[in-house]
Amino acid sequence: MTERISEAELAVMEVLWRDSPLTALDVAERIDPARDWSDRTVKTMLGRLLAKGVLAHEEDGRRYLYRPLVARSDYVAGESQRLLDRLFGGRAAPLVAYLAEHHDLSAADIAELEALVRDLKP
Amino acid sequence: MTERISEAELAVMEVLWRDSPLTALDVAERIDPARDWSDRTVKTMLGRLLAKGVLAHEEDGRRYLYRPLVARSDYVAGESQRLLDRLFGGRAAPLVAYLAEHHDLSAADIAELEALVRDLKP
DNA sequence: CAGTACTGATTACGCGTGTAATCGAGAGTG
DNA sequence: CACTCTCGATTACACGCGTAATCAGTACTG
Repeated sequence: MTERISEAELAVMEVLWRDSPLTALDVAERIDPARDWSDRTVKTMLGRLLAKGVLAHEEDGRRYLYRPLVARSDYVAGESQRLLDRLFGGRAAPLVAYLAEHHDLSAADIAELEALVRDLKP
Repeated sequence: MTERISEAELAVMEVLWRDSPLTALDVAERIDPARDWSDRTVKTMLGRLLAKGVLAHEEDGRRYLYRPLVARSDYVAGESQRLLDRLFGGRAAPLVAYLAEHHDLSAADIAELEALVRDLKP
């Protein structure tokens, strides 16, 4: 049901996942400055996200306060699953193997993985 | 340098990664039937992939044979990295943790992970 | 009350994508 | 040689996205 969130829209969602509800201008102020967006652009994004049903807005005087309707974890789950399906036959283990091979994992990363695996084992 | 490969274009690349070089029609025949594409559509994809520099074609009489210029593993690496950057702060370990949490890994998966971790440890 | 300043809503516009159809040139057929 | 068949190349077209600008309504200011 929920439509896909585009790359640019994600920047807006990240702000609201971090802190909400916010007004349009508050969101605009917190957008990653590297994007160098006009307020207008942020408003467009908010409008589209509303249309997609992933944000809600409640009136606050003559402005709106926006809040996410989907949890970040749900979004992350969906996107991760898409990657798995597209590239790894839907299975997580090959992705992990791949990451292990291609990402120089730090000692801390490896320790974390080790703990994970230990917990996974019955 | 190499431009992004779109979702639909990926279907064509998958065919050529599996077996190449192939003619346009051979590719069309092997495209996932679920897509239900016309030959024309496949030709369009081949043209765009050529333009993007991810395919090469060599003449074979009056038709072309197409072959990939980028390895599947390179593509997988790029896409995986994109996901990591967008959603996991660029670090692999949190993604693995996430996968471990949300994907019921089979006993075989876990054994594989265990072996992986064992190899990772110095 | 007339003008100005904000705010959300509507519209714009070029580019990539998905999905083809059409055009043009060469190969084969009668 | 005239016609047809087959390829690749070119063109089409609607929709989503990135990036705004403009419009319209309400609140404040003098």
